[in-house]
Parts: sequence; structure tokens; C-alpha cells
Amino acid sequence: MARRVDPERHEARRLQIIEAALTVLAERGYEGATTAAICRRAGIGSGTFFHYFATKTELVVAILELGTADTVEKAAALDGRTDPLAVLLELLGSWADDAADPRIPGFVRAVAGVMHLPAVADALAADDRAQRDLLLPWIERGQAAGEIRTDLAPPRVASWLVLLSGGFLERVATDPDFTVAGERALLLTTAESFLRPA
Amino acid sequence: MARRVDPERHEARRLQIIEAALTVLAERGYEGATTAAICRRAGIGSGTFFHYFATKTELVVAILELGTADTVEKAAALDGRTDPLAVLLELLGSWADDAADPRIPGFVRAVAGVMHLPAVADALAADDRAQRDLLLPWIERGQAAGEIRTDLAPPRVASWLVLLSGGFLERVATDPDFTVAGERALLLTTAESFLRPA
DNA sequence: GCATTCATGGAGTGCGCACTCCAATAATTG
DNA sequence: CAATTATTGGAGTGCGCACTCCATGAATGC
Repeated sequence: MARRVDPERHEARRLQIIEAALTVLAERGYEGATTAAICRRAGIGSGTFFHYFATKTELVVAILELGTADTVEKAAALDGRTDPLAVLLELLGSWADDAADPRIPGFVRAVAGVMHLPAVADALAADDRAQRDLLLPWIERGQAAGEIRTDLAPPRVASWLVLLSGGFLERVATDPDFTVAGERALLLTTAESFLRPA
Repeated sequence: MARRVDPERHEARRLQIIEAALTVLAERGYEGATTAAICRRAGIGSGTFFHYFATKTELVVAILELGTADTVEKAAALDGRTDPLAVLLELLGSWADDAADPRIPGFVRAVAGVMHLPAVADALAADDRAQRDLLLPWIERGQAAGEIRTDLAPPRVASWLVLLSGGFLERVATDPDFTVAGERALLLTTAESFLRPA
């Protein structure tokens, strides 16, 4: 017979394109990140690009899904822990660290700007949901253990932690004086004081 | 001689276009909000549109500047007050209320997605700066009065209040269960507990 | 009333974009 | 090796967009 697709090669090429796209999207936004610019950055032709992604939108969705998977994976590593409050703060901290890659805040903004594309909206909603679902069991355990305030239902606490994380990301993207290194600690103490029972 | 521009008529037409644009931008994002769509919504022809705004970007900037002016104006009304902490919370509350117009969060997202346009970046930076500058004197007075924690320099406190406000706005835009009416009170108590001296 | 300028709609235009097509080559099979 | 199919670059295409042009009418000034 004949040649078959090598899944490893395939995946590697996809990652190479994703890497380039992440950079270009972050620095030029969605509309500024033309497929031509992404191809140039990745060092490939447009034929190759559309061999791996049927659509520019599909590429963006793929990046988002990669991020979601990464989040889930990182959280799975905390499975055996028995100190809910500390786990929650570690999760927050790791999200803050993500913002240290200067491309992340820019990418998030670029993508939020095209939420009206249904595929993007779905992927963003899935990511948001994943974040809150990961927090939820730890919040419940923390409340049961008396480590965390009980005047708010767990989903609401989760929303507020995501609020803090999202606001932090936005601030890092907006204000050059607001750095991850400089503000990370305050994020954690603020979150802790939010979570602690009155 | 001949006819001159009537500044009132002129301004009214601009506002009519801005109103339409705000709606369309919020529901379709920047690239989805074509000038044709905005014209249709405003009930005007494209000739009229470009008679009032040289550029789609210029329109967006005008909207942002209007928002900034509104923010400044609202804050000016608090001039004589002597209770800094309460003033800060009222400012936060009024920003939260802005998010109750469902078009605001969508518009903010749409615009953030085109930050790479220099004119937009400037307008956004000016808005951000305006917000923090308005908070600053109240923070200083609050610290002097012992109402507010003094372990953080005033600009840093301002950044964190804007962080809370921005995160709140984002959450309202993202999560249908997260409403201004339902979460406003928690925003204020959270801010208060952030501000209070330890 | 006449002159001048503003205001307006809409047809038209040029360009930049996402995406298509294909010819050439590389890799894998048996 | 030969057959088959994946992979690649890049020229090309069609379309949708921001923006232009202009002809018509409305408001103002003297």
C-alpha cells in the first residue's frame, strides 16, 4: 500500500503553528493576525497552514482547548491532597504564573474580542466551566473542614476566585507596572482573606 | 454668506450613531460590527456615517472618550465629601452599576480585542489612568485618617480596586448566573475588607 | 431670492483577506 | 522498485469590507 499519517509528525506541526499563532495573536489581535502573518512567523506556506487547520477559527479553538487541557492536567496533580485552602491558593497561584508568559494576556484579550463566533464562545465557556469545576470540590471540602467561609455557596466562591484571577490577568496585560512577580503574593493573601471565615 | 454647522444638531447625530454602534459592537464584536451594520441600526446611509466619523476606529475612540468623561464627571460630584472609605466604595459601586447595561461588558471586550490599534490603546490607557487617578486622592485621605490599610502605597491600592472592578465586569459578561444585582453587595464588602487595616 | 455650505443616501471602488487549487516532492508501504 | 498517499509552497480567487464620490436637497446668511 502506501504512506499513512504519522500522528506524531502531525501533532508536532500543529504545535509549531500554534506556537507561532499564539505570538502573533497576542501582539496583533485577532484581525491583525492574518493567516499570512502566522504562516510567515511559522515559516510555512499557506497551503501547509490549511492542511492542518481548516479555518482560522479552528486554530484559535485548538489553542483554547490546549489551554483547558493543561489546566485540568495541572489540577489533577493535586488529587491526593488533604489541605483544601492551600490547594485553592496553589491553583490561583499557578494561574497567576500563566500570566507571566507575556503572550497569554494578549491572547486572552484577542480571543475574548471574537466571542461572537460561536465556536470561540463555546471553547471559552468550556474553559471557564473547567476552571470553576476544578475549584468546586476543594471549596466544599474546605467548608466542611471549617477552613473556608460558609456564608457563600461553593459555586459562588468559585466564581469569585475566577474573578480575582481574571482581574489579575487583565491588570497584568494593561499596566506595565503591575507585574506577576510583584503582585502574586498580594493576590494570594487577598484570596485567603476572602476565603477565610469571618 | 451661508450655512454654518449647528453644534447641537451635529452632536445629536454623533450620539445617535454612537448609540447604535455601542449595541452592534457589543453583540458582534469589532470585526462583526461592520460599518454597514452600524448604519442600518442607526437608520442612516454610509455617506452620513463617514460625514461624522472619518474612520471606524475614530468612532470607537469617541465612545471610549465619552465613557472616560462620564467617569470623571461622576467622580467630580463627590468633591466635598469627608468620608474617604465610603466614597471609594461608592465609586466602585457606580462602576459595577455601569455593567448592568448589558452592552457595556460586550463593548469593553470588543474594544480590548483591538488594543493593537494605537488610537484604541491610547484611549484605553487614558481611561484606565483616569479611573486610578480618581481613586488616588481618596485613598491617600483614607490612609491619613486611618480608615484604610497603609501597608500598600496608594497607587497599588488603586490598581487593586480597578482589578476588582475589571474582574467583576468580566464575570458579568461571561457568566449569566453572575448578575450585578446579585453580586454587587459582595463586591463592596470584599473591597471594604481589602481596604481595611489589618 | 440668491448664494453658499451643510447634510444625506447610496452606488461604486480598491484592497486585503481567508481560503482553494495544483503541481512537485517526500515518505511510507508491499 | 513501484504504487500510493501525505505534505508542501505559493499562485490565484472571490468576496466582504472600509471608505470615496457625487448628485440632490435642506438650512442658513445677506
